[in-house]
Amino acid sequence: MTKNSKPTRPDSLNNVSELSDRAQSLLKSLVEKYIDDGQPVGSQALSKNSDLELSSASIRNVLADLEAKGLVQSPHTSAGRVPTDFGYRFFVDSLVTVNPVNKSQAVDIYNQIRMDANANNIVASATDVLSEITQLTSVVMLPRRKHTQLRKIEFLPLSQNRVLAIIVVNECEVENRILNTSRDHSADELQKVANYLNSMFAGTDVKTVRQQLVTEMKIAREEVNDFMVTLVDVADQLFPDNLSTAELQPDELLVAGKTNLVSFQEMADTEKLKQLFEVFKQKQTILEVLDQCLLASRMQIYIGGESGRQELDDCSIITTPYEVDGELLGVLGVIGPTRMKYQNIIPIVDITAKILSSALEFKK
Amino acid sequence: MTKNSKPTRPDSLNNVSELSDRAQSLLKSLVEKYIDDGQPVGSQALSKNSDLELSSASIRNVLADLEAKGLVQSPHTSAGRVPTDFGYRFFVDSLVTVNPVNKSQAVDIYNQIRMDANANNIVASATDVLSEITQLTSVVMLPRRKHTQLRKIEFLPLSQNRVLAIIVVNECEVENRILNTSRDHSADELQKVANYLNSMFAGTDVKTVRQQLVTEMKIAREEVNDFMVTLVDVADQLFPDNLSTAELQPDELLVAGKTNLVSFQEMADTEKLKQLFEVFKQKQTILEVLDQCLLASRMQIYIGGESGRQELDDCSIITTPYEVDGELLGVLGVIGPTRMKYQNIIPIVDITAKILSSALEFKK
DNA sequence: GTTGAGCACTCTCTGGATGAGAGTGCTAAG
DNA sequence: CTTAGCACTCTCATCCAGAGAGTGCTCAAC
Repeated sequence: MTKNSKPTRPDSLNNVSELSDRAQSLLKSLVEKYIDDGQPVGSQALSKNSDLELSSASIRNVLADLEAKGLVQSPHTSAGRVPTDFGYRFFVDSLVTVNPVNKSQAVDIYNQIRMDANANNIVASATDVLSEITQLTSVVMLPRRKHTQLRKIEFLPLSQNRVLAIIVVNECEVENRILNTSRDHSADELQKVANYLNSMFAGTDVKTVRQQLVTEMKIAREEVNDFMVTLVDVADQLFPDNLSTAELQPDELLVAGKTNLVSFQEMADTEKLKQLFEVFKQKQTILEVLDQCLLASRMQIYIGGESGRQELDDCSIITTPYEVDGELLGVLGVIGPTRMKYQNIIPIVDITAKILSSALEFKK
Repeated sequence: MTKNSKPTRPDSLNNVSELSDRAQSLLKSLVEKYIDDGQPVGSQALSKNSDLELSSASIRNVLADLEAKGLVQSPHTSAGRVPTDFGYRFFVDSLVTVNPVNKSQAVDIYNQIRMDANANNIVASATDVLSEITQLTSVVMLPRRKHTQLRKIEFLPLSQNRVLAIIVVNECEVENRILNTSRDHSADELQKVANYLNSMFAGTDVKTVRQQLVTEMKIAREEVNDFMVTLVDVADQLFPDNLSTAELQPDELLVAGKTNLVSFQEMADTEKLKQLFEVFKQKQTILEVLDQCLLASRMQIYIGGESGRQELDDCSIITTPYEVDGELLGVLGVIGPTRMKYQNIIPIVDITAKILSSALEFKK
């Protein structure tokens, strides 16, 4: 399991490397116990729980150290200790022993991902599966398509000036669109147009079809006839010229399992839940975080405030990119409370991304 | 706005018809005020609020009556009154003055419904719009298709034994499926099969294609060749023989805006929210309720316990069927707390169903 | 110097007591 | 029939005390 370096980090980082084995072991026990119970962990509990045979008094000394280093804190004097964001970070980077995904679970994930003629649907189903298994909220940034190769185009006349266009792009993604035409076109006319487009533009990038079409038409200017009218009519709607490639599509984000968050005690405050749901609705914040992961090209973990978004302060985000043929397509991940089972979640996110990648590849 | 008769009703129904004008007017004010504030309404508040010029003492007398008839109740001695389910029922049936949807709002709804080549997508987008406008959770039962007429079929060879099938059914609904074939088929072979299927079965109900295919093949038994192999190979997957028409598809339910429920004070209890989300996940309960509405063929309103599902006791459900060409296709509606703005929600559900119906019709 | 028992201290949480506030039902007079 | 007046009831916020949990510190033992 690969870990990652972090954007921001307390100054105390250097001190941490000096942590004694005992302190590390205790921190690990503490974090694991806290993740299990959600209750601040006291010295007595640790003395019973940890493998080290130490009295609570000795443990208290170590805990005071850990607190001084900013790895744990106590909500108040008479409560136990709770990991800080920084404590979780150290845990995830250096202490955690991940539970490897067993084979049957992996097969399970694979089987639950619904194969479909449309890549987006496959990704969407992977999102569902991930949220179902982790019982967290899962998010996916959909492929930004740089190249959309036209493969085949077909028309089907409907009633009254309406034409159904079926467009196959890339390997086998099908898109269906209804076109409103300026006048009725016969099946025959449409067939001719389809034949023309297929022969001329199969294999061309969709974005450039329009330009090439204009060029072609200048050459063949003489024959202004029904065929041309139909062609222009149809092509205008299929290949608009205002395709701005840079703009961030708001539809690029998929979210599944939002309602899973309701089960967490840290979300008992309805106001917090509401805020979080609002973040998912706005999409922008999440997209920015996912974008960072895409840039990093490998698993990223944002713990609590590390994402730099105040709304996500109590959440951790585990993301990892998925790819086809070595090309990064998008990012998939989960969002849950900072107190999540990193041991289990990290490998599940990892394997799901791999399975998704292979599913997308296989589809070809 | 049409109202509807109810499944269960308290015995006190008859008494209600004897309600004085004053009592009715006060009940109306009370329900409206409670819907606005969510606070139990006292006699003083009512005396200031209602159009009737009455002292709080007089109003107390009337309220005692209403309580005796089971229309209102007080949470405790020193709180005001709150409508009972039965009180809401009477309000909705006889007292409410609905706020008609203004034209611009209707146009707005119409514009937000995304046109698409697939009817299900249109319905899904209507669901989104409805939840967005009402700020409630909206649900839709998708069309149960009795007849699925094959219109056109087309194949596209992919790599290695995989074929993309594009099937147009009914008016213009496109479905894409990837088939795993027993061996590689050439584009030519596939074209022939497509031509054959199109010429033989265009206009036929998909469910009967298989049977007819068997019959046809018996007649043309002599020519067992590549063509036949391809045909059988492909048709087997496209038209399986185990289409049981009766079974309830779990995918028939769409839900949008679940997270809107978080905003309601009656859902402040996280446990309740969780339960409710569970109901949406199970789907079965909601589907049963929607089914009742489909049977009734017109707007149905279930208030609180009227739905007969304990999990929905604090919720009201407003549903109405949508249709194309007079044929009922499915049911659309909203679910929210019993204390919802019936005045506004009822007409919005109504108009959305109408707009959806016309959108589906127009698509043809 | 590391360990751990002992102890005073601090803080939260719970339950009971108290008083203010809101709304009621009843009575009696207009 | 209406309504002012009043005693009554119940909730809610506040306060207080005691129990419980966990800490830091000290000091003796190894």
